Amino acid sequence: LNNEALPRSFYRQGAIVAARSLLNCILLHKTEEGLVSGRISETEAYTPDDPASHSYRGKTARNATMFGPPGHAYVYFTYGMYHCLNAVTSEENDAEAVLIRAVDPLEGWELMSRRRGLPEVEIARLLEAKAEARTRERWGRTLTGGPGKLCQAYALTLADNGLDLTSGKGLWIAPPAAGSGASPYHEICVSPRIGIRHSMELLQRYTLRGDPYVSKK
DNA sequence: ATCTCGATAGTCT
DNA sequence: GACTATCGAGATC
Repeated sequence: LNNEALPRSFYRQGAIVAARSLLNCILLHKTEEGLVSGRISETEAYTPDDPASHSYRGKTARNATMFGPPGHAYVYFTYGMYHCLNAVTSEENDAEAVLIRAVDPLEGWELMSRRRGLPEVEIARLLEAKAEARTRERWGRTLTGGPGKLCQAYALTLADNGLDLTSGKGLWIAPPAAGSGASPYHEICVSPRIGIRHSMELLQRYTLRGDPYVSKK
């Protein structure tokens, strides 16, 4: 498994291209608690000419990271309770970003379950039944099947806003796994983004055909 | 499976 | 004062 961070050049592609390229890449976060990782399964693209983008109305304290250099994490707080993780995917001041909406959990199931607040007895039961594909898929969606859930499972907060994703330590994104661990999903599906107004106007949500690790059908 | 609704607080008008 | 790049519970089919 090549867990080296994607280079800065990857993040210069713009949100539309990068959102597609990020599918099947591996999101990793290492803390004192341990390592968690997952295969990116759902993304959305946001560009400054789009009224739904935080960067549409110009730079503010909240969205400043989006206006910064490529390859950094833009983390924001929303609905009074949740955080969302984006990757900045444009040159300084261009303010394009990709929202990471879901991953397929790879490493750190127990840690993610604990951070998500699952009861210990439930965690023990799930670890027992992990061999069953059905259980694993459902549990996976519970852990990281949505942008808010994913940040909770990864323990990402505003403290992580602005982190450099190309350092290969702490928080980073690696290329898709190759060989036996490679993803079986390849065909990219396009759909309306979630939770925004006029969602039908721009189809900039990206998933992989057949991939069960998504936030919504 | 699909829906409606409440929680909760930062941001912007 | 309104809105929000969300989630889970509870109701209903």
